Amino acid sequence: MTEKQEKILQSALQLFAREGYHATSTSKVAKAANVSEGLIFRHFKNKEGLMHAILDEGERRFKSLFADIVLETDPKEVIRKTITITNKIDKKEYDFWKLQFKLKWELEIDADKKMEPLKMALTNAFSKLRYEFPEKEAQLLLLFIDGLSTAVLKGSELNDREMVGFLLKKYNL
Amino acid sequence: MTEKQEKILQSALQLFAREGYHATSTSKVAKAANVSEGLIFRHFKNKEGLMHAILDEGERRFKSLFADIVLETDPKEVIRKTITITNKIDKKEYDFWKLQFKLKWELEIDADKKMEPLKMALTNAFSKLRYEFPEKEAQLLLLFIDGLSTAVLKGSELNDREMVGFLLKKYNL
DNA sequence: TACTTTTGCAAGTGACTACTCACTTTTTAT
DNA sequence: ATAAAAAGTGAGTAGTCACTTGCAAAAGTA
Repeated sequence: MTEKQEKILQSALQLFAREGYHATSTSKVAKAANVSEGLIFRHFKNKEGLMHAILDEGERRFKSLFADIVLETDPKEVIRKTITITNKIDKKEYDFWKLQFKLKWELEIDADKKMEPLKMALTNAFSKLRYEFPEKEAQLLLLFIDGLSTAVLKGSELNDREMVGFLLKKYNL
Repeated sequence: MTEKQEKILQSALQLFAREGYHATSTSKVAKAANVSEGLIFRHFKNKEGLMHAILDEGERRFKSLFADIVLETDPKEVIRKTITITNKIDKKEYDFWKLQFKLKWELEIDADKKMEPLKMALTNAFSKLRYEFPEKEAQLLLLFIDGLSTAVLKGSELNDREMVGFLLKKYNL
């Protein structure tokens, strides 16, 4: 991975996240990255390829974000870590996570699949804690996380830390 | 509102919802509506004006969807109607609602404001029912609704009716 | 050293973009 | 019936789109 290659990736990420995939032209990306437009196509074949390179990196980050939760054995900790997952998102990485959410609408990308391991871990945790409907509990919590993440990344005024604390209390954690 | 004007609006709605705003060209809309491209600009000034016409209609539909809840006096009914709000969305209107959600990402439109009256009604309801933190309860429920709507409109496999039923039980309704 | 591969650039390409304009047809009002 | 206004058309416009090509510089390899 050359220096310019990384610069393209970084510029594309920022522009795709802030303006959207279709609203960002390859020439804009080239200018922002300070490279010739042709270089984008040399390295990534086409615009879609550029996007996929970013998406693949996303896959990796999703997994590493979940890894800590999935490997946890204490069910209460699984739930606690899931609820507090938004706290782990660094402000410097907002563009990155925003893009993940944006893309699932703009390019109709299936986000459910990425959440599957987390859902399994949660179902298991609720099961261990003798909840009556563990799968539904897991689904419900995931829905909340999705809603909360959406709100945070959209720059909503809601106080996410407070909401996280509130939810922790609801689950007696 | 002439016949062709409505046809333009309808075609634009469908295309914007399915492909996205930026991915839909005015010529595509014209072809789908079976009118000359120039007519779009005669009636709606520009592409943005066309989008705004659709958005204004959205505003109205949002309000009428909430009206029933906001006017409700029984607090339990307020909560019940809020939870079951996704059931009120007709499959024939999916494109319309999908667009509302899509646009809040693609054009960074503030959706919180539209939800404000519903949030107030919910806060009031939880307050009457002597919940300790009525505002947070309202916010939490709205996050669920947002997450659930998102899942349904994205065509997720999750059984929304089951989730709604599950939630109703959680709130003893 | 000499050769090959990779990296990079500038100047293109045709197709498509939002939008305009001159014009005709239809509707409305008197 | 007639004039004015509104609705509708289709062929333009300049600019931008994703992408290609030919060639030079740099880096790797023997």
